[in-house]
Amino acid sequence: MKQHRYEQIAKALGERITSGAVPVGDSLPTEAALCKKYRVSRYTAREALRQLREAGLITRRPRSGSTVTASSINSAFSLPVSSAADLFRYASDTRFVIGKRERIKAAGEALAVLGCRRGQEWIKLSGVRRKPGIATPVCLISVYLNMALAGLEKRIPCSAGVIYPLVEKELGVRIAWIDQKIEAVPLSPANAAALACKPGCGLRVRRYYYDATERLLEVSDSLHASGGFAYEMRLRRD
Amino acid sequence: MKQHRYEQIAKALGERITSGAVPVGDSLPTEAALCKKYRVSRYTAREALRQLREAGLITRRPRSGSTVTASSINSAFSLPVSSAADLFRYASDTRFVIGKRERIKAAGEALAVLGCRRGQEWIKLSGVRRKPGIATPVCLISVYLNMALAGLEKRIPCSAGVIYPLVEKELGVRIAWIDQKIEAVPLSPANAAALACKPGCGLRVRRYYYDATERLLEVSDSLHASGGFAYEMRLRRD
DNA sequence: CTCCCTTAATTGTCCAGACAATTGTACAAT
DNA sequence: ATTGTACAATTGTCTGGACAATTAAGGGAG
Repeated sequence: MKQHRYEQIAKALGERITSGAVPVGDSLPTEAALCKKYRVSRYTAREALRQLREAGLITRRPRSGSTVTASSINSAFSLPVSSAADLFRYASDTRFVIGKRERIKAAGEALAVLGCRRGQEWIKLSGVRRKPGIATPVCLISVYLNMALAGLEKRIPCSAGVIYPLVEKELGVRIAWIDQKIEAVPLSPANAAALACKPGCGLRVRRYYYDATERLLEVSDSLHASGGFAYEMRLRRD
Repeated sequence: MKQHRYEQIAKALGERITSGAVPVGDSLPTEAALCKKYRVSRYTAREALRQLREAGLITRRPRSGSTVTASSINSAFSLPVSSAADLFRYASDTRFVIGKRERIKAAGEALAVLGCRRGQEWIKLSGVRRKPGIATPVCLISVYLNMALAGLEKRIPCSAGVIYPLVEKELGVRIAWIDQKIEAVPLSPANAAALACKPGCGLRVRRYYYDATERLLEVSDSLHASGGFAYEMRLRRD
């Protein structure tokens, strides 16, 4: 069985990662360096790196090169999320009631959420999530959309369900993964008032939606009152 | 915001599939035909088709071309957790320093955590998780063990890593799934002092370990200071 | 009819090169 | 110390071409 050139290279690099020779956080050689080392064209080197990226071992960014992000590709437990309703369990029967639609330049709070370069333009939708028929909102929520989605923000109804399928449809791309970050934060009196609860603790859930090319397309930032809300999941062994 | 040529083509083809214009089982134009139709090089056409394949809409085979296999993109995500180190990412290099080992009868706080019958007997280990060389603890933690594990509690070293593999080994069973519950809670002054942080918010993570017969074998209840700690995960699409 | 073989259509792999887009870095300006 | 700017390194997109590998389809032999 002949192995293709790019597979050989991917295998060699992959082994250096899984063996720990190149630890998480370190960089692989640049495309140009790989071309030279293995005497191949850039196409072949890129194909090898693409395999590693699809395996989740590295991320790639212009000027930064290929950075190792994981040292293994096996999985013993998994959280199967079969539908939008599962992923956003609480959101499955709630509506995003949009209060404000604007274009912003990343700064201050938004900059902290997005983690992008200062001044980069984004679309921001903010409002609350509500359960139909219930007065107190489920959470405060801001959704940031990449400017590649310019125009979409006007076509989202003022009471929407889950947003990311709209993003996929708009660009004809596929969300390849979601990074999720959950944190406890103090509730400001203003936020507490908006959530109709006492000031104190809140649970902040931020989700980052990426396509296969590692492009960040959407970020959601939601704030729940503590007490009424817990984030639950079930991890199954494969 | 400019959309790339191959994205435009992928979107156009994708819409013909999702709209039903090209039903499942039918074929898309060949690469050569796409090159001609859209006036692009083969690289660009192939890149578009690659996107569709990665989205699971088509399969490709030499001589057969691109065959439509699904009319909508599947929306399943999963959280791959490759090891205890990944599941307890923060715990990967921390040690559970046990301060107290006792047998309890479910009541009060423990009853609320365990959700079992009042008075049921459990083993309770409590202490803190520490990063070696760092003074402030990572979290306060209590671990509850089912009485089926009686005796194990004395053999756990006073500074341990992850507990559930010990449980599996002791009983010769396999943890089949883990329920996880994350909540924001107020920090009592005592807890804040133990965590060496200001009173305010904390993040509580409770994990319930079940075997295949739905027997609850272990429960862990940990409390993190807000600020330094966020619970992060990456959900991948299958 | 069935099986094997040839043929050719189609995708897969690979090359060499070009320019665009992104962004880390260093340095200047405030 | 922060912000802006210019530069250059690196990946991203795209072209045009070549040959290899795979395989659907058709034709011939048994």
